[in-house]
Amino acid sequence: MSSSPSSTSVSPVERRRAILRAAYDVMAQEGVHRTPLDRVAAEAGVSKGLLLYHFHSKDALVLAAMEWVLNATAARIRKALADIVNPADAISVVIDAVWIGPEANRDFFRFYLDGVEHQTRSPGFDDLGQTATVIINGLYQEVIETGVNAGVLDVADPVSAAVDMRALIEGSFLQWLQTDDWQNNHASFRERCRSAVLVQLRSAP
Amino acid sequence: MSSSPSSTSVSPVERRRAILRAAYDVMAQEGVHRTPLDRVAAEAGVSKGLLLYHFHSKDALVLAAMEWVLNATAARIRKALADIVNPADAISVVIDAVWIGPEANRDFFRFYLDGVEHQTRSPGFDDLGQTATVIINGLYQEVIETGVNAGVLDVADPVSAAVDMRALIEGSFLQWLQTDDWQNNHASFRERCRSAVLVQLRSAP
DNA sequence: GAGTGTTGACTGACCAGTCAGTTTAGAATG
DNA sequence: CATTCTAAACTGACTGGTCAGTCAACACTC
Repeated sequence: MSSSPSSTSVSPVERRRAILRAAYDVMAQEGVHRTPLDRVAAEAGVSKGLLLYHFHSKDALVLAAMEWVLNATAARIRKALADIVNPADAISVVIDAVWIGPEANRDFFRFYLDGVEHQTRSPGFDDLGQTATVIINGLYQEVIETGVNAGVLDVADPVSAAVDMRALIEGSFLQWLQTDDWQNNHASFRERCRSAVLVQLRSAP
Repeated sequence: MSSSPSSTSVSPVERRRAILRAAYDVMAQEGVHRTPLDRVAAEAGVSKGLLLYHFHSKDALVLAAMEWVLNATAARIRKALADIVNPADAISVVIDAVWIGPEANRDFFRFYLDGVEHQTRSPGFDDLGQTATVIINGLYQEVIETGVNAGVLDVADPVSAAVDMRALIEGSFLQWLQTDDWQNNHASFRERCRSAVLVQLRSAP
């Protein structure tokens, strides 16, 4: 939540990324509809005019931030998956990579929900839902297939199983978010989510 | 979405309910943050001043509408449960009662997500999350216990199982919402959700 | 005629987007 | 290697519209 020095000569692409980063940081915290562009500008250490110079509108900025954080998160999880030695651990590794920590999860998921809100109501966000599904369900499907090939999971249809897995994870986040003591509940929700997913995918005992 | 006649002398309690109804109708459709009070007033066929006479602020109106629709929905589902003859059907009946139809589900769930947004950011909405959990998880837990007693389900902890069941249902809604063709996808998401819930609760074959 | 309900005009704050102008990077020129 | 020149990056004051909340007045009751 701290501003960058905003000192000398950053490349446009760096600046764009810094703005997206600032937009995500502030909007995830305060809510997209509650965040004026001035607030994002202050966080990024630039003027509001520059925001609208790089992105045409607030909506365009929000959309770009959504896509950015979605891809960044997927990349982070894929990275965790790359290090797996035993394919039987795949599901559990993903669960740990997804349930990364209270603050980060809370930020991301609230922003994600704002994304759904926009997607179902604001023209221009039409493709976001499909993009998210391709990225998230695709990732989960891969992991499930890894587990099936390792003989540790048993699912009839990996596509449908990915939907189930995503439902369990996001549904768990949704309930966890509504918890007063979300900081301390994080671990227990993570573990309950892990076992539920493993039950769903018929994990071998 | 049509205005009431707004003609002669309705009781305050009726008027309050009419306002809540109008608030839900419009805000579920347009989004809480995108809905001016004038819009709700027009829908209810009254002046904006009256909204703020009966409810102190927009937030108070939103909160009241949330609680109202939450209780109304829970009551509707409980009613469906009351007619069950064979307790083995309990889960499936709840699924059908929950997945009532594309438009109604879309309205309710988008409004519900706006509720989560408010709950995690607006002071005064603190209790809403717990209220929702008491109502929803309580309902699911009852149904699960019914199924366990009927010998058709097998769960270790009904409380935890209710969380899993809710996660599957709400996670399914969340994905369904993001679908382009939500009107036609409703049935298939409902059926996938049904079987996932039954798998999760270890339904007898 | 006192209290509850209802209106609609009004206000003040807020905020997305505009724009005229300034700075910077670096290419072109001499 | 200085000195223009130019386009991109950047600023901040401004505007026009929106909208939550107020309030004085009016309208039903009982």
